[in-house]
Amino acid sequence: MNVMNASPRRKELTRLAAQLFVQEGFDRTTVRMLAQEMGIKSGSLFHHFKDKQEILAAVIEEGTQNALLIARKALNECATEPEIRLRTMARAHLETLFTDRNAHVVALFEWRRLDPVASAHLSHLRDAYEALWVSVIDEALDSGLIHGDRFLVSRFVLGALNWTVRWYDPNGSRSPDDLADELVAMIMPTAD
Amino acid sequence: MNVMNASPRRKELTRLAAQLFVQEGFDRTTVRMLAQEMGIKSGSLFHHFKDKQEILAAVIEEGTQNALLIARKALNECATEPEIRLRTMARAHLETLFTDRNAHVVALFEWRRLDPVASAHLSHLRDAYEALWVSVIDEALDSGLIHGDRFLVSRFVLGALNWTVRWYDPNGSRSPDDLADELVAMIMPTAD
DNA sequence: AGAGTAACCAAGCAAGCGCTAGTGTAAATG
DNA sequence: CATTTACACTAGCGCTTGCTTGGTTACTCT
Repeated sequence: MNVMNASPRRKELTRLAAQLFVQEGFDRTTVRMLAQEMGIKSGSLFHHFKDKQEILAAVIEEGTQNALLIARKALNECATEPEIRLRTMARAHLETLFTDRNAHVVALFEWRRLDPVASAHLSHLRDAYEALWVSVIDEALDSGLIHGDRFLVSRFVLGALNWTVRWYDPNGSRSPDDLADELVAMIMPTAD
Repeated sequence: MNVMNASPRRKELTRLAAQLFVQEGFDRTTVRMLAQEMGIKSGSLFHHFKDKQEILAAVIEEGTQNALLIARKALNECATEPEIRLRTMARAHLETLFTDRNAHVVALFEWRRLDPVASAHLSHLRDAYEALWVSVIDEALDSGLIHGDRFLVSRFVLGALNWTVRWYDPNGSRSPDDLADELVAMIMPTAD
């Protein structure tokens, strides 16, 4: 097997695995289902990954890293007004959840399935992403745009955003950006 | 086996099952684990439930019904001001999530594991609970307490509340009621 | 041409899974 | 007293699971 490499084939397989994990959940996804989706036999899977666990870890790492990258890029490119930065973060978050990036969904909803070692190894990524949120929330708090406890606010906002996966219909009338704007408007006293 | 009855023994077993489902997730919880926790052998389980599925259905039914009951009772006993009613709903929701009522957590996080028949049979309970939320949100909107789309607001609020199970520490410094109040304050322009 | 390597397959093992069949037993019921 | 009912047990069946083994193919690089 390839020792923790990042071959293009493995990248592709990780993407397919993410899709299945979102559809069925990690536990219900068998190695045979994964293999079939990838067009290979189940045994061949273990040439690319040593474990089913390692597949999950790969998906989650990709998902979190991607979310982090997109958020950082979006923040770098946007204005400095706290309100705009808040909106930007919310939009970026929903973008990673809905636009063909199942990996972030897996990262959020299947994190508990990681074994302790992998979880410890990946937690710094998640922490970095959360820190980004807290900093944006802090700016909004300092400027008086919103009010409340910094940790509580960021967790409530993230919770509201993450839960959209459960009910949002991409074919509906509302766009992800729309959702993000509505959420930000909801927690801002001045908007309407 | 008992045909869909509600014997006290079955109630007790359902409570224990809920606890395990929260700890391990439905898929990872084996009938042998359930049996051991209940102090019986795995075969004896199927005297009370015809299926592993039926155990899940029983837990979810109990959880949703309980949440509905508690919310209705709380609303009946509280004042008519929209702000107070909102706070009451949020508190009731967190109460069912944290105070030894694992069933509601299972109802929220393992709903997808229900087979279509059971899901259809129980969905009216969930709808009734959601309707309760929408009505309270509507009152708050009509009175100008908050602003936004009724469905979006209720779903954002529920999302924020449900996600608390992922990070809330019951042994921490904040009480569930505390959380509820902070969330309501966050979405209200006038509060501080 | 020969060596090395990445990707795959066929076959199957050991363990664990949900669930069943048949039996025992003590308490409730006629 | 005879019968039913509720609850538990033992034993194991049939199947699926994650994963291994040993070997084959196709491609690249010297």
